[in-house]
Amino acid sequence: MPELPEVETIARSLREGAQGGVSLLGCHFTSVQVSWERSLATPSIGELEHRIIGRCIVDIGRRGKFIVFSLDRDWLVFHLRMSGDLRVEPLIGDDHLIKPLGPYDRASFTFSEGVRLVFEDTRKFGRIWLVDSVDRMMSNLGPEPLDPVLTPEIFHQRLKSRHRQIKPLLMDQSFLAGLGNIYTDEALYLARVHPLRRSDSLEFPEAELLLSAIRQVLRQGIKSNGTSIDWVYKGGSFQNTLQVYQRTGESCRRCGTLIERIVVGQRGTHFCPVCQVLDPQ
DNA sequence: CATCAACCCTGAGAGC
DNA sequence: TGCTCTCAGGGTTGAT
Repeated sequence: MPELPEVETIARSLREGAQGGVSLLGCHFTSVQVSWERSLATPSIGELEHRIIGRCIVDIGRRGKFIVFSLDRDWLVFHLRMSGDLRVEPLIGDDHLIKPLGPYDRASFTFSEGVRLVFEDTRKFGRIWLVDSVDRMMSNLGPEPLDPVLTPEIFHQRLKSRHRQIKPLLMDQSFLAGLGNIYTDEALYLARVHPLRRSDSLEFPEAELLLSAIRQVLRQGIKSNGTSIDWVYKGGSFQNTLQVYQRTGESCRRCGTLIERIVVGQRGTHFCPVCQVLDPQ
C-alpha cells in the first residue's frame, strides 16, 4: 500500500535509474496500451494516444501519493492506490520477441529507447491521468509534510481550524498530502497522541511534536525504501521498524503494554493504550 | 462541517 | 483437498 515513502522511492528510481534500473528521463513515447480501461481516468484511450506519442519525459517527481511525469507538453500522472506499481523493462525479451504483458499489467507505455513502462495493479484501484495542468489537478491537495514551509505554527493552526478525530484528519489528503494508514499510526505512536483525539484539542507543543514525529517516520521510511507489507509492495525494509502497525497483541516497545487495534474512520488502527492517552478529548 | 457506509477489486487466510 | 466467506485498504461519492 504505497504511501509517501514508497511513492518517493518509486519516483526516484524511475528518475535516477536506481538499483540497476533505467532512468526514463529523456525517453520518447512511441505507443500506449491500456488493458483495463478503468485504470485510465482521463482522457479517452484514443486521446491519450494522440496526445502522448512523440512526447518526451522531462522530469519525474512526486506530489502527495501521486507520481508525476512532466512531459514536454502535458503531465502524465499515476496514483498507485492499494496495489499499484510501475516498472521499467526492455521491450524485447531474451527470445527476441516483444514481452507479453502479465495478467495484472493494466497499461504499458513504450519508448523509442527500447524500454517500456508498465503499470501493474492487481486490485485495479490505481489510476492514470494525462492532464494539461498538474496544478489544477492537485489543487485540493494539502501541504507536503516534509516541506519546511509547513511550520509547526501553521500545522497547529490547521489542526485548530478543524474539529475532527486526529487520525482520519491526518489521512485526509486535502489536510496533509502523503500519509496513509501505516505511517499515520506510527507517527501518532511516536508523538504519544491517541488516534481519537480531537484535532483542535492539541496544544502547540503537542502539535509541534506530532509534526516532527510525522517527519521522522516519513524520513525513516524513505531511507528504508518504504515498507514491504503482505505481498503488495516489495523492496523496502521499514516494516522492521514498525512500532504499532500490525503489532496487535504484541508488547509496546516503550512500556510493555499490549498494542490494541480499533477501527477509526473505517481503518484498522493500532496504538498503545498507555503511551497514547485520550484524556483531554 | 463531521461522520458513516457503500463502492471499487483481489488475494490471502480462516472456517468448514 | 477444496470450497465459501470475510477482510484490508485509498479515495470518491452520497446520505445523515
